[in-house]
Amino acid sequence: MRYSQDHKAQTHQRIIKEASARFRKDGIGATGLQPLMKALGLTHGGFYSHFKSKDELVEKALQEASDQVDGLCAEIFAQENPLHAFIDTYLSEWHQTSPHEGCPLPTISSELGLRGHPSPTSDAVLIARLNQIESTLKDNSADEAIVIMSTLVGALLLSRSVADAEFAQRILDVTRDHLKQSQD
Amino acid sequence: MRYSQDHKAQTHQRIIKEASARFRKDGIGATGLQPLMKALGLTHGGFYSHFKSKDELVEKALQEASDQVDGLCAEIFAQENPLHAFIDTYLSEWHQTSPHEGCPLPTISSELGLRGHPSPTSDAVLIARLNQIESTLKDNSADEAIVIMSTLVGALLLSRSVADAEFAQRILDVTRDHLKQSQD
DNA sequence: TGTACATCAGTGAACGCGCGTTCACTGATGTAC
DNA sequence: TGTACATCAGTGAACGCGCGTTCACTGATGTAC
Repeated sequence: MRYSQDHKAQTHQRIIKEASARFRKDGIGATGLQPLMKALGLTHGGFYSHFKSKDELVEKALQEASDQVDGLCAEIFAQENPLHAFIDTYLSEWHQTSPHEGCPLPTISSELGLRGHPSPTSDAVLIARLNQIESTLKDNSADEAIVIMSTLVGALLLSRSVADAEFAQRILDVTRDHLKQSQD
Repeated sequence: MRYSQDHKAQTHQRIIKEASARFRKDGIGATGLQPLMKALGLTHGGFYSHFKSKDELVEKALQEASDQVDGLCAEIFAQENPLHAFIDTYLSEWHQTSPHEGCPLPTISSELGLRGHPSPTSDAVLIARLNQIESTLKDNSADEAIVIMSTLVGALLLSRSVADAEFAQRILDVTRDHLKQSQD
């Protein structure tokens, strides 16, 4: 059945948004197209009138995640102490328990690169974040931005992977304190 | 056919070793038991006379990876400047391109915890490394060990995920320099 | 020591399942007359 | 304005494939006599 004017564009966007969340929560490989479409009240066959393959969706969903994070970061970096605000949010309980709406780097980095979906889009996500961090540093140190981002990504990844909840919290707390006080 | 004395124990160990390498290289979910057994010159049916499920193998393979890394670290931490040696090795070109024989944390952390295989074994891997780092620090700071480990894991993960090889190398170099000079 | 038997690591076909993808079809809408 | 037709987003069955797992079987070895 044919749908009204912009119905297709809306559905297209709904698929990308849902995929973007699921890829971040469960990983790309573990996310099936069938369950994804079903969750949107659609049948899986229709997928291919929107995308030519799962890989194309991965690319679009990665871009969507990047845009979402850009939106969140716009607010965060507008605050009084942008770097502290970013660190606090990145290592917050919200981010720890909400991979589906947070930074894609700790969740899907391991599926990118050599391991599967090499794409300049994923590099762009990282670079965007690095540039934002760099702009808050006194000496505009690109190197320091890389270290800060590595630490944030590592701490969140480890925190999410650990079975002991108290230990998980400690990783976040300790790293947050360190990063904030290592600023001169 | 029945095999000589310790044949089973040998095969058992071969399966664990191969799995340990493949889980680290490709991830747990992306590693099939059929290809794994075939690579060892065995048929997949025989798998279940060694393990009761893939999950059991995951646990054993994680332990094996942990033991392997313990062995490597024993040598590294015996060097003159143990922490510098550890940082150098962790962020080396060898480790970047050899996930299958390196630290399991950057490669399979994202499949542990909430996302699939919660297990105290994985916590143990992290804790072992933290204790070793802590023992090299002047004030035996457990907190600082957590930050260092987070930074190492994050940098290696990002370095491996990035499409641009020069950028990948830069992440390693910059992080290595920072960690080594941040020691007082 | 030589023979008969029990063991059980490994074989290979088969199970149901979910995956990504294809495809003939449907039917409400937009368009043309 | 009213009717006939073309469009095409979405349907749902089917494709081949690899997954984890099961199972009846094999046959060289270790054991018992």
